Amino acid sequence: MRPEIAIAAMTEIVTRFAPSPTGFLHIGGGRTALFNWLYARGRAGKFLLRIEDTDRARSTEEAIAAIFDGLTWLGLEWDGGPVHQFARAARHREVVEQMLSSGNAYRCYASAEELTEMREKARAEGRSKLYDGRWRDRDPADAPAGVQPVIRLKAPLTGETVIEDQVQGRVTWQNENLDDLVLLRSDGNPTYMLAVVVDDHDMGVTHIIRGDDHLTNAARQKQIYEALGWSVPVMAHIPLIHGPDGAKLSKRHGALGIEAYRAMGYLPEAMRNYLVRLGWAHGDQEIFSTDELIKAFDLAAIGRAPARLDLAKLDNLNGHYIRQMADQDLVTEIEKLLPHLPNGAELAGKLNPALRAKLIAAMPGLKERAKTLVELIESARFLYADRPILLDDKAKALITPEARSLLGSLTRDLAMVDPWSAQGAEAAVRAVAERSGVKLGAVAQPLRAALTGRTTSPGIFDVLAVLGKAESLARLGDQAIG
RNA sequence: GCUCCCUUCGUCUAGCGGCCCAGGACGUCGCCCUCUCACGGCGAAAACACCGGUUCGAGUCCGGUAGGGAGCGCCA
Repeated sequence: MRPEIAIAAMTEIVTRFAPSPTGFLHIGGGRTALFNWLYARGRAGKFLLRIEDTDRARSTEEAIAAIFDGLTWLGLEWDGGPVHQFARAARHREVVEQMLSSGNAYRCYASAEELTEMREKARAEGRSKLYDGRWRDRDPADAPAGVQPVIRLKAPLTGETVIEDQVQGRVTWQNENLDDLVLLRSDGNPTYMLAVVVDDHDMGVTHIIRGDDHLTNAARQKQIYEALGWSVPVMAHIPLIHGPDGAKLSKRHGALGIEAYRAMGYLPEAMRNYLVRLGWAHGDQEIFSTDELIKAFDLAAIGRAPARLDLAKLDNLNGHYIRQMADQDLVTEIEKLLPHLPNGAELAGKLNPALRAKLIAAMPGLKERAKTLVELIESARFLYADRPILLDDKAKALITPEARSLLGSLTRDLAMVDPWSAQGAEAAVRAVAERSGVKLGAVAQPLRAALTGRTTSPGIFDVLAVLGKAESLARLGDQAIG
């Protein structure tokens, strides 16, 4: 805790998100980015982005674009241009040279076969150290001809390496269990372990917040920092997100790109709220505005156990944010979402100013019935469906012969409503029910079926009002007799 | 196998030795509201993994057991 306070007092907080562009930005990565972003924004710090693209074979432009898009959609803007790790290879080599001349690193000529042998031996003997250090103190003159060496860290043999992790607490490794890791490959390219340390240092990163899967790496990286005489950033290793079954996230459940969640109709603010509460809590508070999050977020309150993904809770949160969003904004969100939907073209093609106005007018009734934007679009279908309206099976069942004649009376009474309004329509519908000696529901349900093709919808008087007199009467006429 | 980490309702969690026969939220179930479905309101069922210690007192501290996870590459 002390070092953190000292650093905060002298320098600004710098966090970073450092994904490797070998696939989409998944939900766990999104949360890691969110935590880094929140931590920096809450402390007037900087949030940097670094693309770890040193694996040339697996890094793709599409994946880089997906990371940018995903972060942007989530609303996590980063400071400065993104750093591409591969572009810094020369700097990484320079640092290794420095370590070589200071005696903190050495050339190792062990062959792949030797390495395998060592590994098998170590495993058989139940030791954790895989490399036996055979070139550590050997005379370079012994180097076999024609072999390109790797460069290894001359790690301490005794003592312990300790990480004061902000989430996991104090974690200790015995140095005798940590072997001399490779810093530079025989082809002259830096390893991940080295590149991360050099980049974080050069970028001025003060706080490393990342997934739990890096916790063991932290020990080895600390050894590199110490060999270099650099100060070690504050570390916070956050637990991973698991699937609903408690197992590691796989393609089957949540390991979808963040893009997939957008296409499912989730709002970025709901996503942020959900993600932040997965493993972090602030008393009993469930709903947070972005400003509240920035103010309240802290590393100390992050839990240590992995959390399971629960889409039902995300749905609930999303419904909350949909309900509280302004009607026009909701329609704007729908417009932005349509290009990302496989069947978004139908509505997109019809979305003229008149329909847009209808959508906005219908939003108060629609938004409290939808958990996602996709549901919202679907439940608004009656507004943009062509006549004659297609009835689903349950709606068809409501259109009995008796219902048809009720619809007939309704058509006549509604035709006299002037001016057209929800209140006027309501009076007419109630009058028909009373006159026919049936309950309101007996009239309202067939009416709903005729107007929307469904058995559920917003309040039927609002539906009448939004649809307008002419369209309402026309749809009624399609189903009525008499 | 080795190293490291984790363990409160089905799920996310509050709890930092007495305020806890454990609180909130989602989900589930019931009731109310009601033209349907929702929303909203009210209520219910539902958890401290296990075993030992420390202590006047443990969900909270310590040890062990069991279960789960991550990492162990010239991948990142």
